[in-house]
Order: sequence, then structure tokens, then C-alpha cells
Amino acid sequence: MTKRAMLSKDHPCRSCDVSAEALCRALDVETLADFRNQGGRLHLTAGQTLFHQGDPADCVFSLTSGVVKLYAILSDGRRQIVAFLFPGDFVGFETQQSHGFAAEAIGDTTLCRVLKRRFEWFVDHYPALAEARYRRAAAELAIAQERMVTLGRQTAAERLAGFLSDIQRRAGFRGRDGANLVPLPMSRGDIADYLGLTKETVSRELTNLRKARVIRSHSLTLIEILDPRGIGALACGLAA
Amino acid sequence: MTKRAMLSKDHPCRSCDVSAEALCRALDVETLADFRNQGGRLHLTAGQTLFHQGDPADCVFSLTSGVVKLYAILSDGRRQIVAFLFPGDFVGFETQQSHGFAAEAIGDTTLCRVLKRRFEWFVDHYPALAEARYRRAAAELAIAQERMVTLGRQTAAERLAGFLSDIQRRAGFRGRDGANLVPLPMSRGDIADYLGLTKETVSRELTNLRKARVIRSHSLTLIEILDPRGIGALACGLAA
DNA sequence: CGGTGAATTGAATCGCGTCAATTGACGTGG
DNA sequence: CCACGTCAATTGACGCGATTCAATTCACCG
Repeated sequence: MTKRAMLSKDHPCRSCDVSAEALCRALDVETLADFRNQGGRLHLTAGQTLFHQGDPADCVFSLTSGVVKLYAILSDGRRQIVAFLFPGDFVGFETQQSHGFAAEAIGDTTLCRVLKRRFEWFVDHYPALAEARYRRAAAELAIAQERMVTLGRQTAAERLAGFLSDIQRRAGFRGRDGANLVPLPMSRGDIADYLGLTKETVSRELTNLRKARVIRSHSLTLIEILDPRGIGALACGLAA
Repeated sequence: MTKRAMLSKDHPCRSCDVSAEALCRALDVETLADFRNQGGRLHLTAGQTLFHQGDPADCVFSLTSGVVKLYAILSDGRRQIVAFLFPGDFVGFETQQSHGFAAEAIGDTTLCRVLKRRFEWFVDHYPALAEARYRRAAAELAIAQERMVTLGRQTAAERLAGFLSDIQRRAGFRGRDGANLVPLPMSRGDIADYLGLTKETVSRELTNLRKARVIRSHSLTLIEILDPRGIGALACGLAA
């Protein structure tokens, strides 16, 4: 009987199977249960926003299923998606008082919510959690810096190739025939706003990759990578 | 007599007048002295590199004077400057084993160096330092995310305006006549590689701003902002 | 089956990049 | 102190990659 099994039968964390990277994994099981009871569960459907740009940042969230986009909107409507969040990712643990970005669910989504004050109490009392929070922030920073290179210096084809291998690494899976499958739950417009392109350019580059037999589309939201080395070569040393 | 004065007369930290944001400010004075003795001073002249992309990351550095650029180079020579570091900024406190970016001095530069292992010992023993380190990482992350918006969605004019108000906030000062002076110690090429443009475009946009009487050049490396609201309007809601 | 919204494709345009020439800043040696 | 050399910055002419605008085409759902 593992420690994990000691959680009460209906405890949500019991079935929470997110990546071992999740922050809460820094807590031992009893503390985790305690921590978890501080918060609540949250369900969102496609297009619902978790918070808007400028909203007070008084909660932290842990994504347990679904995909969330984090974005900024400029006064004239231009939009930049700063990150896609996958299960296991955290949101809202910045130090500012208000959210610098908006967060919106892409499909059906489940999150754990904890009041930031409570979260910080745990951080103060459990060094392992503080450490995990720091490591997470540092990792996000490294990712953000890589993305600066992409957005500042890469061509459309390179951006798309990098994006696909990124998603493949984070959410890709194998088909029963061993196929290298990559889900694309977000719209072409979302991909464009993530890569600093337009949806038309994203579409064109996808057909280029298709014509070059580097990828194959199973549906609009599921592609297969036929030539991983081709993708890697295009991604040009980044996101190896 | 302040606590600070208790540092021995020749102690480098005594004259270290970097921003109160510097990480070492999280330590009390005796500990600071102890901490400081772990490391050494380092001088670089223009163009000297602190470390290369891929070098083992076994030291942390605190910039006490000068300006340093942090950048990535792609296989075909394209370059993206990820950050300019000013006095008070820290480098190298990422969690990875090796540096993801290169660091190079722009002019004469002084740094404090501490072995990362030593630094981490202090982090483990002084919660205030751990807290400061986290806050710094979180702040850097927020800045990096703002820069994604700039690099992904802003025009050349907006990028330059945002850059100038950025530098003004971090390194700007007042002339004796109250002039709003901004130093530009880095080359046009550096600015271009920071903003995801070319040096020619940077130059053109600077002359546009000059013709629009928004800025005035005192020399190649010192400009005056004549119309801060004009700059702010161009920067388009970002970097307010 | 329509009908609706997203994705794709095509054609024209434009902002920025590229390449080349000129100007300017600054140090050096006569 | 001035002439010259060097290298960065500026300016100009032109080209290209990505955007914009406008059709289709496609996927999906009542």
C-alpha cells in the first residue's frame, strides 16, 4: 500500500495523474491532502476565461486536464499568445498583484484552485515547495528566453517546425502502429498568435510540410510526424 | 553608524552601490560579508565574453558596473539578444548545468562572482535569499513574457519606442537642465538584435523619431527624449 | 442535406530586410 | 593641428517574405 493510497477515496488528488513535474508533488502525501483541501476544483469549457488581463491575481491554479492559452491583447486587437498550458502546468504564481495576461480554456478543462495566500503559507512552511516553485519559475524563464529567439529571428517555416516538435514533446503520443502523433487542440489562429504569424501563413506552412511528406494530417486537430529528423533540421538548432 | 559601515574599510561590498534590488541585499551585513568573501571580482573590457553558449554554469555573477548582453546565436549567424544587464542585475542563477546563452561585456564592466555551489549553500541557509532569488526569477519571467509580445506583434517603430522607454527607466538620468537623457552604450546592431530587427531599420526609425521631434541626439550613445508622451503613445500600451 | 464557421488557397500589397553607397565619429601619425 | 584610415551609422534603391484581402473548400452539426 503506497502512501498515495492513504488519501481518502474521494480525494481528487488521488486520481490526479498529472506529470511528476507538478508543483504539488513537492509535498508529502498528508501535507498534500491538507494543501488540497484549501482549494477547489474548477471546470471550464471551450472559450471560457480563467482570468482577464489586469484581474487581481489572488489564486494559483494547477491544470489537471485540457489546454489553456495565456495571452496579451494590444489596444488595436493584435494578440500574442505567451504560452499554452498543458496538464501539470501551473498558472498565477507570479509575484505581481494582478495578472499581466489573460487565460482562456481551449477545450474542456479542469483545474485545481488554491488561494494565493494559502499557497504562500505552504511555500513558507515547506522548503521543498519553495524550491519546486523556484525551479518551475527558472524553467519557464528558460523557455521564455528560447521563445524570444524564435519570435525575433526565425522564419515562418522554422517557427512551425519548432512548434510541432515542442507540442510533440509535451503532448505527443504513439499510435497503435507506432505513428508519431501530435494533437493540435488549438485553432490555426491560436498557433499563429503563438508564433507571431497569421493564420494564413500557418496554414500555408502546414501544407508545405505536408507536401514535403514531413507531416501527414489525420484530422484538423491531429497530425502525424512522418519525418522527425526533417522537423528537427528545420527547427534549426532550437528546441532540439 | 549604520550596519553597513561595519564592513571592513576595504570590503568591496562597502562601495557597491547597485540598486536595492540586488540579490545580496537580502542578506544582513555580517552574512553579506561572509557571502562576499566566497567570491571574487571580475573586470571585463568591451567585447570580452563572460561565458559562451553551452559553457558549464558553475558561477553566478552580479553586475556592479557596465552593461552586459545575453544572447543566442543560430547556426547561420543570426543572433538574438535576450537581455541587456545593468548594474544590480544577476546572471547565471538558472537551474541548468550549462548556459543556454552567451554573455558579453558591452563596455568596461565589473562583476562579483560566486561559485554556484556556494551561492546555493547560502540560498539553503538564508530563506530571505531564497525568497529574493525567486522574486527575481519571477520578475525576469514577466519581463520575458512582455518581450514575447514585442517580438511577436509589434512594428519596428513600436519596438524602438518601447526600447527607449525601457532603457530610460532602467538607466536614464536627468541633465542639469532637467533633460530626459538616455544612454545607448550598445551598438545599433545590438539594439537590432535585441528587438528582432536589422541595424538599418533601427537607424531609420531613430531618424524618424528625430524628425518627429520625439527625441534628439546628443551623440551616438546619448539621446534625449523630448516628448515622453509621444514615446509612450508609440509604445502602445506596453512598457507603460 | 443545408448551414455555419474554420481552414485553405490565391492574388496583390507592404513592411522590413538586403545590398550598396555615403556620411560621420574618432583615433593615429605626420 | 590637420590629413588620413577605420569602422559604425546613416541613407537610398530594390527585393522578398509575410500580411492582407478575397474567394473557395472543408469539417462538422442540427
